[in-house]
Amino acid sequence: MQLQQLRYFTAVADTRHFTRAAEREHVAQPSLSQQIRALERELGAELFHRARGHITLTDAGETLLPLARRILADTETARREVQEVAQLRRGRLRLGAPPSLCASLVPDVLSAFHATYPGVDLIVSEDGSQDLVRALADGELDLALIITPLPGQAPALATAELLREELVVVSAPGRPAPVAGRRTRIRVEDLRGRPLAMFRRGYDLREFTTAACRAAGFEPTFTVEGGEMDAVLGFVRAGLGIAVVPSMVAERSGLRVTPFATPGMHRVVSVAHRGDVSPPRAARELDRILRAHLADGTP
Amino acid sequence: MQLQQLRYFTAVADTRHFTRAAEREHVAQPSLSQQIRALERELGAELFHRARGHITLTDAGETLLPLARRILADTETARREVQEVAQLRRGRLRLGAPPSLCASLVPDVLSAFHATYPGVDLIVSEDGSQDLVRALADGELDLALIITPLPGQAPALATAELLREELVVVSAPGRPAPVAGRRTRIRVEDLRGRPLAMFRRGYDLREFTTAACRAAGFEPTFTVEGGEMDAVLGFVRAGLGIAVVPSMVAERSGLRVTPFATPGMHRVVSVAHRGDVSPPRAARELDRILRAHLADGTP
DNA sequence: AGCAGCGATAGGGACAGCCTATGGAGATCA
DNA sequence: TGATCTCCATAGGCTGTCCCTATCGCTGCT
Repeated sequence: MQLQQLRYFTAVADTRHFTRAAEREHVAQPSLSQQIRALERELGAELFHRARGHITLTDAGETLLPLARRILADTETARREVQEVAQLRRGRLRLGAPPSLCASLVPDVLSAFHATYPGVDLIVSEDGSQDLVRALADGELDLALIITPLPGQAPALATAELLREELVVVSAPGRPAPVAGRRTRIRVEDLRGRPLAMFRRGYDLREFTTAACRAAGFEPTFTVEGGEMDAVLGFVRAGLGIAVVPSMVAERSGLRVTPFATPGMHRVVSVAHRGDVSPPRAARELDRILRAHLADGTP
Repeated sequence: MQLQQLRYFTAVADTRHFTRAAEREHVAQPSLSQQIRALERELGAELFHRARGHITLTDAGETLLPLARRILADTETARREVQEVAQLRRGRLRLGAPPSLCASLVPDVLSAFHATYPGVDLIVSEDGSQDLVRALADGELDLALIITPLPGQAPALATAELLREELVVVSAPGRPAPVAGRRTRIRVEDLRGRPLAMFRRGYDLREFTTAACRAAGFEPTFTVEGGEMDAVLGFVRAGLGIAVVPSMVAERSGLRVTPFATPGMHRVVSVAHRGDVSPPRAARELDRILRAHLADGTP
């Protein structure tokens, strides 16, 4: 049994005419007759009463017709659905990103992606890089933005550097600046003993900041800790302390921004996906939009 | 898109292995790879992530899989259903017959048919020959038993003589015999003035009997008329009159049977179906059983 | 009787699908 | 590190199948 044969069969059933059915199917009449014969032979039953000028379905033909129609309709559906998914008219994209990026880069990029591919469902997992890496490896995510380098060895991931993010100190505008005198830049050592508003455990920024302080020989001082990005910015705004955040976040916070002294503080954001399989088209497309967005917004 | 390709596709999806899928489908591995490639090319989307030793479905593949399974299942269903209908394991047979035959021959034959083909639904239309002929031509019946010759010209029917039925007179056992003296046979003329129990209009027997009386030069006398076969036999049993019925019916009625004098009264029963199309297999099979039953029961 | 319409049949050509042989990239192990 | 194995992709040849044109046979109409 072949789909072509079912198509010919329904054409004859519709037109009640071999010649006209052949025309409809853009095939010579003998070819169509032959295929119908082949189908009948395979099924072991005549499908049509071949009376002169009066082709009608046999019992077997009547039985086959609805199933043939359904099968053909399903093939059309299959073709369409696959192409819709392939062309990103439908689908799903599971993106992981650390909270700091979810508060800055991610919304803009996802907005652009959604404008281009409104049929694709977007699912964002906001988590620390290590958890994101695990989720990627477990197939729970299609793509993740992570902070590199990772402490341990990544389990079969493909990562590509995306951007170098500058870290800055934010403080409340009405309060004394975090550095005295004419200086407009801060050093890590200046954080010693300064009250910091700190993110909850799991934030890459928390690990990064404490690691930097320890490298400078002291343990950072927290006045309040445990909140998400917005909460920490709120703490700073309320004068509870200062905080180290990416410049991208700092710029849109409305807080006083103090960059670090040369060479500054940086962290590298990379795009990661499973290394053993190529990511879904939606993921590749998001990656493209990400890079376009960065190339466009930062020159 | 071809059914074979969908089969190969599901085989790979099931086994997550091209080589093993090829074995399962009894085909060389390159042939299967080629067909998958062809399917992917036609759909414009990769269906599998081809990672070493780790074949997984892409989004497009995940989308296609359930539809492919359904299509393949439908083809199997189609194959099975058509063959069941063709082999009379299922189906429908619409038989028309005049009431006199429905009271005698038809139940036995349908019983035999049903014993052989229990899956075939039997639908009986009990009606006069002329109505049956019309129903046949309109495609409402597959097969009909009719009394021949028909008065008018049959509209494109194929008829084949089935049996010659002898007509006899039935009367109530406790009543005087319809013929006096030593005679055991009756003539049509003897019906003149005799009270007859007569069938409702539409019965072939009614037309046949009145026609015979008229041919003998008199109009028959009805004491009661209008019932079906059983009712008429009941009237006779109750002594309301005598009746002309086929011998086959008379024999099982328990009434006194008086045959007609030589050459007797006969009518011819034929099997009819549409002449422009061959009847369904169920109808041909019933015809066979009919003839077998008659050859078996009357020697 | 002749003609037109329609489906079946015959015969030949092109192409598709299948085969075997082989290539090439990882994984495994000595 | 090199040898081997596994597994999928590619190449080339062959066969079967599908489609084509030409034609036949039958039926119904003029």
